[in-house]
Amino acid sequence: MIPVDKLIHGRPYEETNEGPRFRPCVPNGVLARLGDKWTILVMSHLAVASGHRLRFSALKNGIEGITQRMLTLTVRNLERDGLLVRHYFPEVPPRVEYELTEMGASMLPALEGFTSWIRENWPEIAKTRAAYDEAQQ
Amino acid sequence: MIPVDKLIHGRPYEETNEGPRFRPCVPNGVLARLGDKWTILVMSHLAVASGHRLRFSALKNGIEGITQRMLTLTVRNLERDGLLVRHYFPEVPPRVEYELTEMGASMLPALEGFTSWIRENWPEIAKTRAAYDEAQQ
DNA sequence: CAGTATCCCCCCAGATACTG
DNA sequence: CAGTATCTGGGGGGATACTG
Repeated sequence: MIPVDKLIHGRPYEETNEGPRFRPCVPNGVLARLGDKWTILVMSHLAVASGHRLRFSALKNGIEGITQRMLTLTVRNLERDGLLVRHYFPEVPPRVEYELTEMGASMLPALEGFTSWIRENWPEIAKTRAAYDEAQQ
Repeated sequence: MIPVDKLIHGRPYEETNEGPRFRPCVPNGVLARLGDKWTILVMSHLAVASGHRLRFSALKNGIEGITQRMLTLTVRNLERDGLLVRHYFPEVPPRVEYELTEMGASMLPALEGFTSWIRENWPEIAKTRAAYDEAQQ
């Protein structure tokens, strides 16, 4: 009998006297990665590129303000997670292309669902923020 | 004639000689907030609470490892964005309850869509990471 | 062209102490 | 009980210079 975590909305938790206690778990880490400064922009670019594929310079030129260093780190992390693959062509000068994997592409609908909620609700969020900040000072 | 941003997947961009250039925009900021260390855990707790409503101590006791300071900051930010409301009862000792707003509750399906994708794909992500790290050293 | 390699700064989160 | 106030360390991210 293998012990199985109890789940609420798919999230593991333990029972306590004062109710369920969630344990920090996977979704946070992945969401935090995707929510970082550049990852969504890289994914968006690849999402609309033909063949879900772009070279390094195209990403760099296409994303306003990103530095070479941060783009490198961002695509490395995405590659590490298996969301994209790196194609290296040993020419001179070298050429590198990044392409969404099947898993990377499978993430797009969920991402789109989330971002569309944000876009729909952004006006109200902005309004609420303004009112909140107004009330503070 | 009001100029309207061109959009790809709802995201504003500008045309350049080398293709579309996305501008950093709203979804990143909101996604970054939601993806931070504690926000999803707070939202999850309220999501399953009766009346989508819990008091400060219940959240604190229910979320393993969160400090008083970080819980305060997290609920403040959520309140500022209009995703929850703070109910203050001037008793002694004081009592404070946090409740999801209609907008806050409306976010749950999108969030669930995303986290379920993560849970489904987590095994492969973990496997890919392990293989990647293996290949590095 | 597509990266490393450094340096550095700022800010976030944790720890701790105090309060209405 | 539900917060603030303050200090501190570590890490993320920018700037810059160098390289196969």
